Amino acid sequence: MPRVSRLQADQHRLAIEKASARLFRERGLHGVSVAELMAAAGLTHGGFYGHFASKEALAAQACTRCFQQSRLRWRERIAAAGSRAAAHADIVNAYLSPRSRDAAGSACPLPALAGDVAREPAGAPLRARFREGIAGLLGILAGLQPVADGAQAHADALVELSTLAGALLLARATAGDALSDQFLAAARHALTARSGS
Amino acid sequence: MPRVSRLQADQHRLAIEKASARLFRERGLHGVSVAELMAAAGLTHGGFYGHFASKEALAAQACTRCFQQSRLRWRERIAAAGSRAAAHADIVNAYLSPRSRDAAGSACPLPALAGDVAREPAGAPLRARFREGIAGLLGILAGLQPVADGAQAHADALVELSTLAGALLLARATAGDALSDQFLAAARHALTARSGS
DNA sequence: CAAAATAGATGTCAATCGTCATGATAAAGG
DNA sequence: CCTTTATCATGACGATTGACATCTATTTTG
Repeated sequence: MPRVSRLQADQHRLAIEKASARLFRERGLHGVSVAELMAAAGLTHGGFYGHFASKEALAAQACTRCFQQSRLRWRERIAAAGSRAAAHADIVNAYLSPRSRDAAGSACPLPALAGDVAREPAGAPLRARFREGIAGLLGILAGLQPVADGAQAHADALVELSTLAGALLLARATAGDALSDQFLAAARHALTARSGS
Repeated sequence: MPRVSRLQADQHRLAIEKASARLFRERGLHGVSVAELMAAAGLTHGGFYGHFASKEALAAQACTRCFQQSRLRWRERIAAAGSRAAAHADIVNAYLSPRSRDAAGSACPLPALAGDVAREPAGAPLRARFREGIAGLLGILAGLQPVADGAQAHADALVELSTLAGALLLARATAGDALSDQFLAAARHALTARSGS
């Protein structure tokens, strides 16, 4: 039956990207097959290579998509908040919420994919996309720091992002145990206390 | 040639555990096959199931082994250091060193395996082993905190471990870029500054 | 209306985990 | 000391699943 209209094909491509952005975060880059990806988009696995050059190319695309989504959400929270401190607290509390822990498929790609990205070979396009995504989040975080010194704000943002991603990652690894909520609460408290003062 | 001595069989089992502890951390739980594991131990893949019930069972065993190794190294540093503050700084600096980043196979299992563990199903034995390992490291870290309050020390340890694991993970994901060293340096500075005061 | 372009179904080859019969030899027993 | 037995590693095997290639049919486009 194939050969759908131009518009429909574009919708299909978008559906593949959205499905992969979710499934890659939920199950890891190697935890989901092309066939499953296509099935999640309502298609069969044959047409995949008409849309993307390879599974890795799709991963890179999905990665930028995830980071765009994260940046957008952070900016929305900043726009909605009254002050810099309030925006910062809002972002931290949302990032380290049980909801965020339990919905890996729609949360930050950092804790979900950093492990897989770290194992990618040096020149992989996915690594570059991931680096750009990190840099974007770092920029926003640095702007939320109370200090005036730009270099210090950048350093603080590096530490904060490490704590955010690390706490969420460990909370997921210990999900189902009391430790999980403790990781979230302790990191939330530490990060908001520092910013609030 | 088969049928080796009892002692030699035990040495084989140990070799499999050691090889897997390294390879799992380097390539992830699903990034290495049973055949590769056995080849790294100098054996063929057929005999694997005489030593372990499954690949997952070996993963759990290797996991506890990695954490034991980490605890041992931390305790050695504590014993060698003159003060609690010096021991703390020593551990942090070693954990967040470029050497630690580049040698995932012999470093802390947290940044290397947490992502894979987080995706394991709820009842998996690997999750329990991982949780126990985290609890062990948390106990040591809590003992290194300058505060007297036990509950506060525990909370501080939770945050510190999150920052340690997160920074090392992000440093690995951005390895080859300037950001990587920045993650290590910023986290090192932040954690040692807080303890030094 | 003809021809080119392409989306999707089907096929293929490699790699994976786990099983098994086999062979060889260390350990146990007479 | 010699026989018997139990056990450990081997390598081939099967079933499953993976990424990716080929083929076909339909929709464009000139």
